[in-house]
Amino acid sequence: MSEPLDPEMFADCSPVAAPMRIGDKWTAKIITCLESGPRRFTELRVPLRGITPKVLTESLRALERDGMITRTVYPEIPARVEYELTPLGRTLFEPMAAQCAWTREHLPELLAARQAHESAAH
Amino acid sequence: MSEPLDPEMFADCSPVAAPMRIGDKWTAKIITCLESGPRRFTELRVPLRGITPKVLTESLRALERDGMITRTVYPEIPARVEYELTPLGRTLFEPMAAQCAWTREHLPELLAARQAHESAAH
DNA sequence: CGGTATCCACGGGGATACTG
DNA sequence: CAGTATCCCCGTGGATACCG
Repeated sequence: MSEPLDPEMFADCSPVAAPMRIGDKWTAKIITCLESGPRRFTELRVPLRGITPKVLTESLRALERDGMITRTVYPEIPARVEYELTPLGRTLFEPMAAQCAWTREHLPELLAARQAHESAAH
Repeated sequence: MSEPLDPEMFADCSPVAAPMRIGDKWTAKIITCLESGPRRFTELRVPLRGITPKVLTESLRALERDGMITRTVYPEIPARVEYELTPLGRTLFEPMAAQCAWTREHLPELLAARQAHESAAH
């Protein structure tokens, strides 16, 4: 119960344990948008209200590098580009669902605690 | 499969769906440190290599505001302060475990994809 | 011991304009 | 259509020093 904390607890997980940018502002939303099938660049920009092309490109490239999505260019005119989740990318839905479940179940408690704290500080 | 994306998909979840700073640099580690029982400020600083007192204080205060931990001051000399997870705080272990499970299972694939990408870009 | 007070660096993200 | 190219803001987190 009260043994001292291991000083090396997090020694190895610094650079590698959080290599995915799932905690950033856009990635989880992008993954969600791709759940129902391949999507085009401009198509993604619609629900992703106000994301700039630069940021969307960066996010997609990062996901591609990590093997989460594929980028396919169809040689038409004008060119069509489609982004699609890989099987690996689809495994992200599990932890994402856990996050959503937590929020669904416990967000009211969190908000209540925040309210109570605000009142106490009056 | 290819119906247009709902433009309002994320309309309501912007400010409230990610109210927890679990994705930040330190919070998940702090929660982990508190799993085995209450801990003191200085005690937490040991495994949290290089966290500054300012940042640790900010993180703890945020968790306290959200009802995840309690802060108890014992009127001794010198004063002793203990941080402890609330029942609500303990519910965070579920989504955190899902994250860890994902990393354990899929990190090698991610790393391999990254390697392959690096080679391809030569 | 358990913080606070300042100051500062960095990088994610945004705004805007332009292009093959 | 699917991006690039610049420039810029701001918030997280770090460094350092000091305090009740």
